[in-house]
Amino acid sequence: MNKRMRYWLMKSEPEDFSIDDLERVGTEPWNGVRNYQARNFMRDSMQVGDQVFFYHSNTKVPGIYGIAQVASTPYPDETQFDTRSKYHDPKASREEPRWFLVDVGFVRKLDQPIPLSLIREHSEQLGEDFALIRKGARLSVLPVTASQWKVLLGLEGTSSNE
DNA sequence: GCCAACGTTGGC
DNA sequence: GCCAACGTTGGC
Repeated sequence: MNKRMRYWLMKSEPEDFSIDDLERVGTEPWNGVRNYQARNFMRDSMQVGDQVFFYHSNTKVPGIYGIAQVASTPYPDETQFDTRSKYHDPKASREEPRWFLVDVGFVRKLDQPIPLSLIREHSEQLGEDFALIRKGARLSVLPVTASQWKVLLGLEGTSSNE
């Protein structure tokens, strides 16, 4: 029953929650995702142990800053029920939750972050349809193929340009 | 079911 | 801070 390992990329604004925060807490529920496609990946496709690129968005140097892993099976996002949360969803109920998440566990920080600019330079190897670099793509949780994972990991420590 | 208006994401 | 691209909402 050993299912093939899957790979993902998950974005977070470091002001909000960074790889350093994840290192500190160890494991964190990936709450606040309010996009159906992203939710579906977590709810329907993620398996405990899947490897995750931890991506910092909306920051000076956007890019991959660390590795995490899926640390739980999917379950409802508590913040959707919390009227005081900015993630509260009035249309969600405990009987019929709308938003699901997984716990994400810290694996390691990268020695050198892999900036988006460097990732773009390798778009040919990664494929034009890679959701991270596809034009206008804003998905915050997206699948990474095994070969893309390898290419991206290979960029660790590569210096973009001096 | 169309689509304009609005809100959000996220790079720059 | 700007704004392009996209998703969602709601009137009709």
